[in-house]
Amino acid sequence: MSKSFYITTAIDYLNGQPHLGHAYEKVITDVIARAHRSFGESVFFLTGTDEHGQKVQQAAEAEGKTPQAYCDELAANFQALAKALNLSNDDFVRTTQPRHQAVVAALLNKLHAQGDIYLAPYTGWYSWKEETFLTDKDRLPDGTWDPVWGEVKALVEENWYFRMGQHQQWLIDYIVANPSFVQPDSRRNEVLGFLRKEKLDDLCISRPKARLGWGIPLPFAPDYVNYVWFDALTNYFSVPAALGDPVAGAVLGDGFTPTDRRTPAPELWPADIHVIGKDIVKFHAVYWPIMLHAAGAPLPKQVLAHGWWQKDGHKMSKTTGNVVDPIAVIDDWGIDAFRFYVVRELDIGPDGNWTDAGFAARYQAELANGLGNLVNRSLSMLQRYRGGKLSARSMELAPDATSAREAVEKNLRAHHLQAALLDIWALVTRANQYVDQTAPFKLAKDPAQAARLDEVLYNLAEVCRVLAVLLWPFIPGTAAKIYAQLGLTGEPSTYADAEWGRLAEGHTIGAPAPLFPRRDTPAKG
RNA sequence: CGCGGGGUGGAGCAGCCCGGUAGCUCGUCAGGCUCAUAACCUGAAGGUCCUAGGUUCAAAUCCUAGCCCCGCAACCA
Repeated sequence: MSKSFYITTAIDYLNGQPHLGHAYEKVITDVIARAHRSFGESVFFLTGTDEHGQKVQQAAEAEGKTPQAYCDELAANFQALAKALNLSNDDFVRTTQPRHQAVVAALLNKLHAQGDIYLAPYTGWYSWKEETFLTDKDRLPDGTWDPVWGEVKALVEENWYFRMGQHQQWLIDYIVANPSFVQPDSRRNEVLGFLRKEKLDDLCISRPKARLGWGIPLPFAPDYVNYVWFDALTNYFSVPAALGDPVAGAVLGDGFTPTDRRTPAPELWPADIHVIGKDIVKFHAVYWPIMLHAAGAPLPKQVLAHGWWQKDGHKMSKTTGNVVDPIAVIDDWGIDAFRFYVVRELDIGPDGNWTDAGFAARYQAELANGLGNLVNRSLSMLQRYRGGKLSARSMELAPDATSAREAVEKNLRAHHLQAALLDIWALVTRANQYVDQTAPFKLAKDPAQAARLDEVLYNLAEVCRVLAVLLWPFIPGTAAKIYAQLGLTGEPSTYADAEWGRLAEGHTIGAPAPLFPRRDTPAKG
């Protein structure tokens, strides 16, 4: 067995319901994962939830629940989202799972034994009411504390620190030497700028249990729990380790026993891509590589940061109510319309703008009138004129299909998902032009043109088949429908099948049906 | 001097990294077709590619300065 292509999303913090940002990140990750599967690679796609910390504990208390019960309910929503998005994830990690906690403990133990973790006093301003430390940035302009904090007093607290600062120059050198480690380049520049300008402090990784109970206990200091990023970031590593990954296992040493071993154990580490939002670039491009470097683990090959969505040109906010509920959109328009829109509208990197009118326009123009109508008219003519049976073969559209196939593959490998969709739609347009130019509906009226009609119908059916293969990473449900309407068994999930000419002479297709019904009532809002 | 993103025909975007006919969707106008989900195809009008300099044979694309808009620092990807 050889190493799999291992790709992850960020894990979602359980302090609210899933929203568009969560859904977007998962969809683009799924498209990349499916693309690599389609190329014939073994792929492991991980997503999950981040469940520890003060906010979860407080939210659970506010609802009168145990933190675990609270997390179980919310995590179920995120798992339901993954299903609704038709994700091809191979696992779903929750940081409250014992298999994850065991790896976090093992990693902390190793770093502690090496002397990379030390105890030191922390002095700060503490709000007893909100049970949190404040910094000078939390002060009001006049220097006083906002009354919401209640009584604020200086407090000294011992905590555990991870020796991060000493690796600053190493990390700068690493990022300079590996330009693809942080992508896109604008984010890479941001990280380098930060690293060169600011001094990197050691990272506080603990909270006293007396103050925060909801976390993974430090194995060498049971009065403390691990705090925040150390726990969360480790999920990418803990799942491979728990499943028996040999590289991860070697890092943790002989004392570690995988608690969720699969047979055969998948070979996952190092991860190929961490897909994340632009807000957490620093944690993934600074903290995480230093943690791994200190532990002697290979680094992930790439941190790929995407932008944020706005709604109608404004920041989405629960308070103003201009939010997009992905589940509601999926219920209304279907999962493939949702997947298509977010990938087509926004390339990975920049910020995007969701508009309901834009969604409806793309649905109508590109999915219904473009792709859907092409497949429907093509298969309807074959059904009507030839009883659904292919009576010839032809290479006429092969050059167009081949150049599309090559362009799409190139863009998929570079994670240019939006560009890949444009390539696919160029083929859709070409095929619609072909119908007009060859006019099979006229050929059908002239018995002398029967052979020509057979050729044209073959080209149309075959281009639909190729399109199904190219579309599969993006809109797998629709791709499968096209295959089914073509009377093909199996899934269009193998990129090599996009080669021209796989439909056999004599093959009989199934019944055509609209893929994306027109919606003549414009969406409100 | 906090950090970042953006300013391309009426609207929304791609192109910028690797300079060389300004492309896509919608909208408008005219024509064609009738297989198809009143879908499809063709053509036209419409752009000082924010501004000013610079580099170059050549700049939307590279460099410099400036103007404007928007995010982040506050539950959120």
